[in-house]
Amino acid sequence: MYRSHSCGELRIADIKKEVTLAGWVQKTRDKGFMIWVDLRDRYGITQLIFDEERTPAAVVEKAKTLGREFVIQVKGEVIERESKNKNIPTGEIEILVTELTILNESIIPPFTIEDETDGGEDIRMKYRYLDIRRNPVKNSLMFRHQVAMQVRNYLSNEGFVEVETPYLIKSTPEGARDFVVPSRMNEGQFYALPQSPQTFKQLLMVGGMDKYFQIVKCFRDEDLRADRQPEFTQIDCEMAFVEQEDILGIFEGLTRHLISEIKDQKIGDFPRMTYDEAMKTYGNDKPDIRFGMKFGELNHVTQHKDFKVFNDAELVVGIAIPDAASYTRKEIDKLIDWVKRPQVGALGMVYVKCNEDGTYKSSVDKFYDQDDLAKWAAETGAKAGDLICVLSGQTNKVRAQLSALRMELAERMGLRNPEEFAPLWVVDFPLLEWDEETERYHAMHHPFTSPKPEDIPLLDSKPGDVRANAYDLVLNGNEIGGGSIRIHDKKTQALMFDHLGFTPEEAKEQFGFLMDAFQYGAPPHGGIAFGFDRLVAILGGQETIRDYIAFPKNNSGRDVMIDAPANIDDQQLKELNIKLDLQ
RNA sequence: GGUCUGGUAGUUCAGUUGGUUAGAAUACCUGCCUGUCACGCAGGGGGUCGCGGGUUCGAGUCCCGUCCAGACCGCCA
Repeated sequence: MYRSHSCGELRIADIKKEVTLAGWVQKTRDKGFMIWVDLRDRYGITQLIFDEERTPAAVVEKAKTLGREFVIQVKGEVIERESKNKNIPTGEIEILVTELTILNESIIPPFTIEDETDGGEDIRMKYRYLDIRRNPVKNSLMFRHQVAMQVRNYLSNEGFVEVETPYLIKSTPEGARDFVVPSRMNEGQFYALPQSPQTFKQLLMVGGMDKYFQIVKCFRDEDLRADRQPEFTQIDCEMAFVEQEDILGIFEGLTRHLISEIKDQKIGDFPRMTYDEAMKTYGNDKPDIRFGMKFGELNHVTQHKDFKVFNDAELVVGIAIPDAASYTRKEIDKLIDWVKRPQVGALGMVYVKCNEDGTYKSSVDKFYDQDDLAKWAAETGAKAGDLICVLSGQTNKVRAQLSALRMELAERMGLRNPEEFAPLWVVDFPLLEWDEETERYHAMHHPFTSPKPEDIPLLDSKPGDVRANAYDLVLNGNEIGGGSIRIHDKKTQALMFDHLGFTPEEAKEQFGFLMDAFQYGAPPHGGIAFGFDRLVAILGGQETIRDYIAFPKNNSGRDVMIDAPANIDDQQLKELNIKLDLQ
């Protein structure tokens, strides 16, 4: 037996017990006459004491050799401390050690294993196994486990069955880049890792599995972000014999369950907003509704004067920043510089100070009088003391720019409280999206999403106006889930592929298995997938998902600990019939 | 593919208009210390200033290139 207790459990009631503990040396404090050692494991820290009067001399000598992160086992008696530490649960007791075994030594760790470590991101990732010994990372992983357990409890209680789907599947051109895996037994051919189990879960519906879910890894070979990894985890779900309302109901319930169980907060019915409304009022399909600053469109109150910039613009739109009229010229200039950064890309910004006395002072007083500016204030909901920021230009771009400004200002003003949860359903997404690069429409969600029946006639005339039975769950400005009611008949699916520019042959080659399945009594079905890493991070109050992943990749998609990806040897390449052609 | 920020001791960072022997904190080592718990005190070791080139009497500092890291844009059905 390596240990009788963990390092987190002994209390004053355990005094006089003979115990065996094992763990890592967090720190030693050698006072000469006495040595204290903080012994750490997953459960906490217990103080050991080696005393020249009460501990055998040989044991004291051995204790003097202990270094940080040595793994040791000790036997001893639980005694009451003479001076107690109220900061830790075990702070009233300590172990008077009689036997000490060094189970393994440690070289000096490259950073301190403490909550406030001295190590930077880079070095912590390289020695992630040491990082995981630290409370913040350890707690994040345990938090993730809790969320996963609650997801499984809830869905299992609702009658969902977790079914595993394959990781070695077929590459398809739609969507993200695939990670591919060469097949040794099938010369020159490749598997692809799934971007999501989409087609398999639909086939499970054809298979009668009714309510399916899976907490599953997905893979996308695209550039990374703080909240994006090349391999990530989804809560993937699908249901048969359901309408959109059924799915929203179940997964609103799941989200409410998680916020209630994990964060102990009760949330009422989730508000809903159409995609069009979200774009119009927040410039974004994943609005953060924890705060206001809604968009006010100003075309009709700006385009009657000689201000050419606004008159030429497709959209003129503004937001009112609360209590910002007092910004100095310098502060406003910095704001203008911010929106002109290449990442945001605005050409300029017009502002209006709404003075406390009811007058207005704008950067375009030359063109607009007080009555004009009063109308702008009305449209943006600006009150005395607010600052109105106005951008103009091509609709999509301006919305994105003003949305970026809105989020940035909210961040600066501390309006994005991580302990406040504001979920929102965004519904009625467009079915298709025009792609400038390939000059064709592609599916906004995916090609299996069903169009709203009443919009099907528009497929030929105005494809961009066709709405889909598609919905996203947004939490605090993050898309945490997205789904749709699927197409379940071969004819509609063929029509969809046709509009996406697939020839019937291409459709058959890539998705023939699905179209075939639809001929054998496919039930109406739909589903949703939640980004699990992101959901956990948001519930945990963090922006970055990396601390909730045990072994994450860095910005360039590398695992710096194992140093992957890496070259493979010539023999492996030969077996796979692969010749490299590097520059 | 692009924009921005950074790279100096094991680690986190400072380093002024280019100018003496590149500093601090922490970690590490040695000694001391009769209740420590961010222990304290005294002393000590530790540097390819990411890499390559250039300007200069002289470069951590300026210029060019390059690599690495991070954030963002594009991308992510």
